[in-house]
Amino acid sequence: MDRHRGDRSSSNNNPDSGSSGYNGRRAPSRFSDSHQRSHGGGGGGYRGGFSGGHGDGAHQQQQQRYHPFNSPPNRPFGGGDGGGGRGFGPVGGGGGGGFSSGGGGGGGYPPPLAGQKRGAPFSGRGGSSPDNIDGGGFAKLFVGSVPKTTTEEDIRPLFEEHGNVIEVALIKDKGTGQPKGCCFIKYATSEEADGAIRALHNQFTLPGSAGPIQVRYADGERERLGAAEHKLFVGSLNKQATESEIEEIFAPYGQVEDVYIMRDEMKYSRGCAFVKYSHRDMAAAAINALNGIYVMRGCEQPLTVRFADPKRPRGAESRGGPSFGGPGFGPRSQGPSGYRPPPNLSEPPMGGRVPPNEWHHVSPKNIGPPPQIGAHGFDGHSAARVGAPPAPSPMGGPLGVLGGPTNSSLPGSASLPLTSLQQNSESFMPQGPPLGQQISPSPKPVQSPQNLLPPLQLQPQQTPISYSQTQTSPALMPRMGQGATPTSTGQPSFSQPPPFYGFNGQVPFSQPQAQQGALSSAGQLIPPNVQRPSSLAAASHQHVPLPSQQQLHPPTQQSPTQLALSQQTQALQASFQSSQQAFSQLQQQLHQMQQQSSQNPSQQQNLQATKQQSSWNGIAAQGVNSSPATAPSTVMPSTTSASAAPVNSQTSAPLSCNWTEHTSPEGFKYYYNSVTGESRWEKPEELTLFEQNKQQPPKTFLQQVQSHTPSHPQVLSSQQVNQTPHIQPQMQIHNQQQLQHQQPLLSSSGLEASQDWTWKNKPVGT
DNA sequence: CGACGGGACGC
DNA sequence: CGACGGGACGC
Repeated sequence: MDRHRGDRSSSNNNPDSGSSGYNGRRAPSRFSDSHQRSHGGGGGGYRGGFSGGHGDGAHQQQQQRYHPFNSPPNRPFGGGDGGGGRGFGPVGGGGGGGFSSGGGGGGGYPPPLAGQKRGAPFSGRGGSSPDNIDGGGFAKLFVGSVPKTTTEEDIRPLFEEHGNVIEVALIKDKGTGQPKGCCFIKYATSEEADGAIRALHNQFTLPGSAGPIQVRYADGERERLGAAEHKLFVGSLNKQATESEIEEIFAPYGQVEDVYIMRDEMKYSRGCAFVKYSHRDMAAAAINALNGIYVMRGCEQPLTVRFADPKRPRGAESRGGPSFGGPGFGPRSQGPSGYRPPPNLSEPPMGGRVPPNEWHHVSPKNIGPPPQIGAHGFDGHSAARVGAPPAPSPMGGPLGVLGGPTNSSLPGSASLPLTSLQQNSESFMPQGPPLGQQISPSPKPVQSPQNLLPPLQLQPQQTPISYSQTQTSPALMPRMGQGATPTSTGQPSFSQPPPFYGFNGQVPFSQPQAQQGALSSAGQLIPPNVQRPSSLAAASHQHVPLPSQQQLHPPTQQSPTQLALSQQTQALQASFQSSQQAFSQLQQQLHQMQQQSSQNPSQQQNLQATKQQSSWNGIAAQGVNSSPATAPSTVMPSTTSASAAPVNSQTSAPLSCNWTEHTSPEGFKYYYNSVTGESRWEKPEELTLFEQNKQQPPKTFLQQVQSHTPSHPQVLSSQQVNQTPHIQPQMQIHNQQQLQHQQPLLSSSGLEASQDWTWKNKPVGT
């Protein structure tokens, strides 16, 4: 697991890590502002800052910055530069800020209150806050090296250039009333704060100061924001569950950055945990898909999944919003109907306080009307996303995908290959329960110690929702998950394994293709950082969630351009995720098949490894270096030998390649290595070879899968790029449908296999 | 029905 | 190199 890597890992300048992340980050060349700071700030600073403006023309940016100073304090922050300079280019330079909001926001936010100096706690900010809102609803920066003579009017304009400043607090000694030489600046979003840090830290010297201002998050702010942002509270966990197991459950919805199980003094699990994702959308998708639905093995209740309360509820933020205290929390039940748009959301612009609330609203399980998309521009997004997706039953059908994706996620997942299983099982074998039981117990325990935890699974009932109607069959997943002790929950329905699986190697092409299509497209578009292979790949097993609508249509608000970009990006991400999920399903199938063919445990593991790789690779495009943790070679007994070989060896023609081609928002192609995280503008040889290789006719299922992905990337990518987000969903749908229809097969025997699979999975990835 | 760790922003 | 003010939700 890669816990901790996310944000923090990103280095210094990028506070933004999580969110804006990708732009700047992996880009090969990111501009460095080193030169700017080079001058050694010292005295008088060249910046001369605002005072004289003499600065050197060389530093354009700087000049802009100090403009404000020159001008009277109030000068509405002009926006000046903002936009231009920093484009959101993925790469480039400015990248830094990320287009997500902040910077870009530049243009975006209305400078409503420019003149207003204090007072308004919330200035307008309207549009600027896309989804940030992080945690407390604002992001507080500490600013040091502020001369005692500095006034708010002096400092506010500087920060307003990077976002709406909600508040400027010059700190004075309580006793003496003397300025302490520092202040706090609040922005509504972490993106704005990130941009300000990047642009101002060590970059300006206020008049009368000996050195440049120091701009960083206030103590505890990072943690606070981080927590709020993408963190979920998960209750009703099996107390035996490990972090890995929990991660697997959540991985299908996005990159899981951290899993923290709450333990008592004795280190025993308290049955609840915190799961952090790299992006909020992922968290929202997980809520929709799992809350109240997914039942871990050995548990009687479904998981409770909701956005975590901010760690430090008190303090400032609590009041701002309904925060948790409100309605939402009721533990379980939640209003089903719940979805109501939070008050705040409704009013985009200023809303009452910050929109921090997103989470609360969220809680309700699947409720939510399908928000259609972007419609909500502003804050709505948050609410919309979360709540919206699910509408399960009603949605059914194709819509389900879009509208009710969430559901789909659960059962919906079935749409993929799994579906077929279900169908089989249902139609053919009504026996449900028995099998389930059988399955789990026998094989697995043996296999790995890991087993301590049973695989989690969905229970059918729980998911009453609906997935059923749509094509997807609910049962599938559960079955798989079920491993041992199926009975308890007892849903007979799916428990049974499909009578026959038949897969012997042949898999309909269609599936692979379809999926791949999705994958490939996704892969390209998706931003590099979106995910890491490891966790995701590993995770997919149990239920494969489809991407939720939410993801598809993120409502983030920003300047038009940004908006478009962001939407695309999100859409892409979503598609990517979905594709991954789909992929995982395929893998599962494969797995089953393989197992059937050979019921060798050892092989299975290999298989898993293979799968994971493949899946991951698939996304990326088959990785060369794939490091098959486990030996891939043996893989696929029945399937075809062929596949196996390729997987491992990449000697001449790599079957897999970790490099994938992507298109930056600007339209430039770049290459990203999913394994190493490396990105480059030039096309890596491995990829070239890989592509050549793929040209070959597909022999086995695996091969097909693998091959496809890479094969038509360009086409897809271009389409996606051009197309609007909306389109994407459709595409996905089609794919899914195809899959479902076409795939009748699958192996029934697979049940066992699947279980094994479940058990085993985790470790491999690692 | 359970609510917050470890490591951690830079010079 | 400085670290939290002022004013303030809405049941």
